Amino acid sequence: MFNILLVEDDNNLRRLMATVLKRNRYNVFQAENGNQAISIAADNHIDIMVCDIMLPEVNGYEVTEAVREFNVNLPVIMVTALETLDDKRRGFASGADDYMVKPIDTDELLMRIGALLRRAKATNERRISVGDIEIDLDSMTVNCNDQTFTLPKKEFFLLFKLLSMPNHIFTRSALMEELWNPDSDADERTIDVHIKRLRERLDEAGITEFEIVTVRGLGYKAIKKV
Amino acid sequence: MFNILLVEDDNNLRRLMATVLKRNRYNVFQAENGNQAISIAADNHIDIMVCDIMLPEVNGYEVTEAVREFNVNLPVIMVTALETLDDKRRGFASGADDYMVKPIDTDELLMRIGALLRRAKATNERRISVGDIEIDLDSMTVNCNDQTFTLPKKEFFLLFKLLSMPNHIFTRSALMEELWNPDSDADERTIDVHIKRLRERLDEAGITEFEIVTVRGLGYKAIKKV
DNA sequence: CTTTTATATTAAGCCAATATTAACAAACCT
DNA sequence: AGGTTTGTTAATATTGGCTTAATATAAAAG
Repeated sequence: MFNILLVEDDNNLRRLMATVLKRNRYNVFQAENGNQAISIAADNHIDIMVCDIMLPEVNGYEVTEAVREFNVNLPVIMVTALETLDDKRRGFASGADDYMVKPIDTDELLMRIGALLRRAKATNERRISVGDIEIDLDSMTVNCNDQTFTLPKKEFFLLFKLLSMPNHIFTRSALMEELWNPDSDADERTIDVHIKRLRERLDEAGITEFEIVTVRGLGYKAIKKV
Repeated sequence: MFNILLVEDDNNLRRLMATVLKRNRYNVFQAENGNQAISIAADNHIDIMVCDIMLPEVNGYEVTEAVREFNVNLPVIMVTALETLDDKRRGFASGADDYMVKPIDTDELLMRIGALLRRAKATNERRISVGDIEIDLDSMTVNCNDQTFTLPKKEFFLLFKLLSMPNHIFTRSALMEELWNPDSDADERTIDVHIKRLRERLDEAGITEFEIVTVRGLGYKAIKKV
């Protein structure tokens, strides 16, 4: 059960969103102004915040900053009216993870919340298990039954990333951005070689619980086997 | 797949934007001056234009006006280094839907494009479902019950396009314009072959929720079954 | 019923993306 | 230093998708 903090001064809209979220098994806290939001966030564990920018007194940016004081990585979705597009830059600057434009489409809201929660969960994970196999970030090892073996850094992180979101397609440039030094200008083909070696090792180790699949024209993904 | 026309004479900036957009699965046309932009817009279906104001020869306002000649409702985002009110007013007066000031933040660009596309009802759909079947643009997969399979790019986008407007007849040239590279001079008959293979695959997968129907003399359409 | 035109089908070639291999450089050990 | 492992690049091989062209079939026109 995830806790969502809804900050919105328009009562009708807030109630509508709350209803939809509750119906989808989320636990909803409602605040109609910034101060309320901050005190709720201080007293409760919040998993995600959906926050209007235009609020009386304390505005959305300030709420976000305040709430981040005691919950550094809290995923935040900013909500704004289309006319105030300029606001959005500030929204991102103050640490929003996503934004939505009014009028709010509730299906879209659900999707984005789902996506952020998944992402938050995936990036916090320090250990992934697939079947009998465990991939542990801290020790950089792959444990399979009673065997345990290590991988070279690049190969390990590549594997870890791919498995952090099974079935999700990672483009080469996305992998490059996330796993390589930002000022590295390594060729994207180097990924192919790492993938090849990774596959070889997984093969040698007799790991069949998952597989790294090429998606031609896009990149790679990890899929779990049956 | 949406077509974006980028008009920007600063090569570095334009390439940067193009890269970001492509990474987000947009189809990008690049023009480094107004005349180029106008001729591209004349020959291709464009969903949204991002246009610098300060261009050599033909400026951004004039480009916008010219392009509107044959694409009345084309959403346009104006880009400028100047932040004077006058420019803004002129930009909006000449039909810009949105406005951005350099330096460009790419996240913001993506955000604004998303917002405009949504508003333009070009529906930023990234997933279509028909009955139990889901067609997911991000993973380029067709998910049917518990099976999931991928299609080659062309076939996938063809299917996605057709299903984005069921019952709507797409001519070959319309499909060509929207799904093929602008400077591709592939024969229109190649579509027939892709359709044939697509039908084959749908058949193999046992998908009966919809069907691709030939409209003689015109093109193809997708229809949902009962 | 024949001719014309449009689409379906099939096979084959081409080309771009990826896989593979080898070579080399850099880091990391003893 | 000498040797080993890891990271990267470059060259080559292979795969698979895209396209074309040839032929077959079907629908419309005469």
